[in-house]
Amino acid sequence: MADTDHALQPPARLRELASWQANKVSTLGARLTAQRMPLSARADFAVLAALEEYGALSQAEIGRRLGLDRNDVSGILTRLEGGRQVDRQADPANRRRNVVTLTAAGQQHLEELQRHADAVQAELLAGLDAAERQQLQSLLAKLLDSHNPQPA
Amino acid sequence: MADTDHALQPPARLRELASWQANKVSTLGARLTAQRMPLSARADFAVLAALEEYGALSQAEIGRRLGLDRNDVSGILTRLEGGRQVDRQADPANRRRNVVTLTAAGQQHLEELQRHADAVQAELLAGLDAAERQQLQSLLAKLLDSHNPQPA
DNA sequence: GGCCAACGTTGGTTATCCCAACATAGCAGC
DNA sequence: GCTGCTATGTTGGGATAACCAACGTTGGCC
Repeated sequence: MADTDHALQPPARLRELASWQANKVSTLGARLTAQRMPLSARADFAVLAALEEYGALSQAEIGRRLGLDRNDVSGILTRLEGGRQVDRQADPANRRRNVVTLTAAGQQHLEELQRHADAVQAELLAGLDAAERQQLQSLLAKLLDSHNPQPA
Repeated sequence: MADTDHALQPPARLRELASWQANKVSTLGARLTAQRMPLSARADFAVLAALEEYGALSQAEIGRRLGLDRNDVSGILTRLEGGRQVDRQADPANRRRNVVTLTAAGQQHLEELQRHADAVQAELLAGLDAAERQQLQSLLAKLLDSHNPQPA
């Protein structure tokens, strides 16, 4: 009912804040995601996707590409390594670093997670038409690019 | 340097996900906010703003308007009540409910938090021009409106 | 009066983001 | 070669938000 829809509106001071709006969209995305897979799989997906696109990476570089704290990267890789989805080895050329690579099982899991991600995206953006989706994502990308990620 | 800027790009599979983009924008907003005030003040701001705009509200209604879990609302109000920024009393008409009202100190704190929020917003959106900001917020609002908040 | 729903509280978990400190390794400058 | 600095990864932790379950009280309906 229109009346009840209106009654539940947040205050204008919040509606005008892009950070609040983005947070709510993010929370919606998380809620839709949780219906399909454990929430921790989002971090897994990010790491697996980076390895697929860029090939072997150091942990530090994974962190820089994904905007993640390096000890969070360490924990994510421990989990993925335990599930045989990545392999990590000390870099012989520079023993401060680990080289992380995607395994075949990891690639398969990435494809499965991508299907979930696509379903979430479709449901999340269902209220926008194709041009609006394109425009929203383009503006979000522009905003993010204007704040370059800092190395961890 | 352009070369290093390009090198730090996240993978395409992430860049295409609006929920990932929204999460990153939200995290940026949090980071900028943390430079100005404790992060918990964001929740305070939301509650104070709702009370200012809609007058006395029950805890349940605060939760519905802000998309918050009702035991999180309880905790936030405990903190605000302790700081004398809100007042809460059992509703004589329906003793299942508390009626929550904004105090003068709460109104003052709201104004102070609004100044911080404005500064964060300006910095967050600095990379977009006025038309782009308007458009981004309009699209985010449309997306959010298409997913009506569920009562807690 | 029994049942169901609403409201608020208490007690908790999970995930993300962030900070600090430490050990090891690599490199440049002297 | 020694020193100082930076890079990398790990261990250990805290803060915040979002979420879940159970309980007690209250109100309304049949």
